[in-house]
Amino acid sequence: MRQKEKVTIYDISKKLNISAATVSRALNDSNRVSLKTKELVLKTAKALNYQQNALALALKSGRTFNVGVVVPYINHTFFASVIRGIEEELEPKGYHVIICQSHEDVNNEAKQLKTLLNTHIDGIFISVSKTTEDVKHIEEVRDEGIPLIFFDRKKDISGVSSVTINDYEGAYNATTHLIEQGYKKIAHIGGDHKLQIYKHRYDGYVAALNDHNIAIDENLIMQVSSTVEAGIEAVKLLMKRKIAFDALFSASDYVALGGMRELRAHGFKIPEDIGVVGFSNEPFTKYLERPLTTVGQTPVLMGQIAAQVFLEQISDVKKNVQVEKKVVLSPELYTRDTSSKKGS
Amino acid sequence: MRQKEKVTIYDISKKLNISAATVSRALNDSNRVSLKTKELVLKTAKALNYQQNALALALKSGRTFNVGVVVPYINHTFFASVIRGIEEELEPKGYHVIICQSHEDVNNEAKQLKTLLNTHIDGIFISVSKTTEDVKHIEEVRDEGIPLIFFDRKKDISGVSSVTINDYEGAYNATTHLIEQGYKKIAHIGGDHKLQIYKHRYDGYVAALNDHNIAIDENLIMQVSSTVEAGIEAVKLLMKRKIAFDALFSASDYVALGGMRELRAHGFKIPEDIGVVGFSNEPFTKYLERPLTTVGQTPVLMGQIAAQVFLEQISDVKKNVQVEKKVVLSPELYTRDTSSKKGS
DNA sequence: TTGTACGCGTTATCAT
DNA sequence: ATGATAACGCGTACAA
Repeated sequence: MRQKEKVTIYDISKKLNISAATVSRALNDSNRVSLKTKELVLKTAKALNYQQNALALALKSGRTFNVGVVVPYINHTFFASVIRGIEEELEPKGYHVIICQSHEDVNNEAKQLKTLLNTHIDGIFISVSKTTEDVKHIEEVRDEGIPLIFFDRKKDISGVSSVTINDYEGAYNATTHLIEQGYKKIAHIGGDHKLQIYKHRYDGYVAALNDHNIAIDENLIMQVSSTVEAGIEAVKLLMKRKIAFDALFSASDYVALGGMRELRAHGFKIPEDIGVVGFSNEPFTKYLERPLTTVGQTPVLMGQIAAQVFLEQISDVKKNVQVEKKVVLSPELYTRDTSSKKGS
Repeated sequence: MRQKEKVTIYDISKKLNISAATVSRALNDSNRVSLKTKELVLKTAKALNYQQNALALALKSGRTFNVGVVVPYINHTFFASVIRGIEEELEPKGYHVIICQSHEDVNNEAKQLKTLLNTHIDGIFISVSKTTEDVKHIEEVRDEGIPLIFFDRKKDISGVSSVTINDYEGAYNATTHLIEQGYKKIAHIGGDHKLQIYKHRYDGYVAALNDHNIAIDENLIMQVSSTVEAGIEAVKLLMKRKIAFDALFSASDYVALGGMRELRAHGFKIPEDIGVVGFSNEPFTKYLERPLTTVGQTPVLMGQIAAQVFLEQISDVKKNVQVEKKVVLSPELYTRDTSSKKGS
């Protein structure tokens, strides 16, 4: 089956014996067309089922009304929710969201950015991959003059806006909560400090211990990737070190899940023997046999705000001002079963 | 900051004092250009950092090398994995994947399809929403001559290819497994039969019971949505009916998770008192305190095959043949803790 | 082998 | 208020 041939403004102009220019003006609701012809054009456009050719418009105007979002993985609830927030905010304005995955690989990330630029998107939202150290590919986007917004995982690049959450605060509150519950020796399985979010969570953890006069034990601190398997391995290693601890603050719900599994395998009861707090409030955490205490991040809101920043930015571009806006959201601790020392 | 101005084939042509046409031919490796000028063009193109304008090309050729994927939700591991499979297969061929969510809403689905058509994609992959009954919007895509491929959740529409898994077989095997483990009274919390997958899973469940001479009890069969909350509610209802059962086959891992939670709340032990089998092999199922027996679906493979079907299809279009290919994959049962009557 | 000219569908500019 | 024309960047049929 061959493509159905599209109707253009020329078809309308021929039918009405007017010029294509007039049709264009009428369709764009210009005030330089008589009301009569305007109505006529609109009517026949509808009758012929006219659809504006977005490609031609984009070629002409330079705007595609597409924006790109680059995330490590789309199947993480957190990222999916941020995307949802962006969509909610931008769809009413006529924008379409193109979603790309970096799979935590810088090369992939660079490639996706290149493809997006080539697709002539109007803006890019990005949460950088774990392996992103060199940021040349990101600066290139900025230098092209494409509005660029970091969310959650950012790099410090001048001229780029960002929307993040206060990871420090989230970690501080989570750790303090464990201390207040009576746990004394708190391990921290975090993520790679190359990502600011994990560094900040580590800092929050350390600050909370300091503020409560608890000594930091480097043997109880690890950096692993955000997977269930990594959580299992981390606890195995902790066990091998034979350094007792009675609580675990993880920078990832997945790691916490794996960690709890391994702790139970060693005969520990949660939360009686060992308290556990995760990070992200992934949906499954709420429905575990022992619901997991975790730090929630309002990802939908993050997406909405990122989108708003984008919209501001493109209006600023017109004014030839360059802004660099930094929004930081507050996290919230969800206190559930795994962190109350006396059991629940 | 204003957009950096792009270099075009005209810039190259001016620099080399040749026509733009020759540049175009050289860049497209036509054999109607001398080797010398070809090399020259390629060199200066690289020097000027020339990037082909995808928009202009698309306007001219009618092909964008973009394909659209419409799924209910991107944060379901199953759909995310299918998308991964499509990407893997299509990216090497130069295609870019645009991901859309219907949020299980037919109107949204129709809107997304319309937007995709307007973006001039080269093909569409779709897993229909739960609320999709009227398929006019899908037939419209087909009638536009855009290659269209269903995956997992399909509708019977002539001229549309599909890649699905054998849900009947998966359910039959899961139910048979429970029977062989010694469970006698097996409840089934399925999904809305408007979706073929859930109807087929129901059919497989019924067939397995029949083949083992177990009577069907309609009171033990429900249709709910695929969420943890729905699983909780469903088991609550089952309890209220006061009809004993010793196993639960759910058409969704999320429902199984909620169901188990509620069963435990009523004092039942899993799997000793009640055996449970889910469907989809979501990642979390493996790491629960009691790992969940579930039916796995090879979603990445499904995506790869769907992409291959698409590639075949576009080559067939050239030959003006219309094909309708139906691929059915086999599911696999992952036997874990929640279905062994004696405990593990 | 290379150049000229046109068209893809739209909007903006300049006339009328 | 409307029309003619150029331009966005590219590929290609036709001419040279």
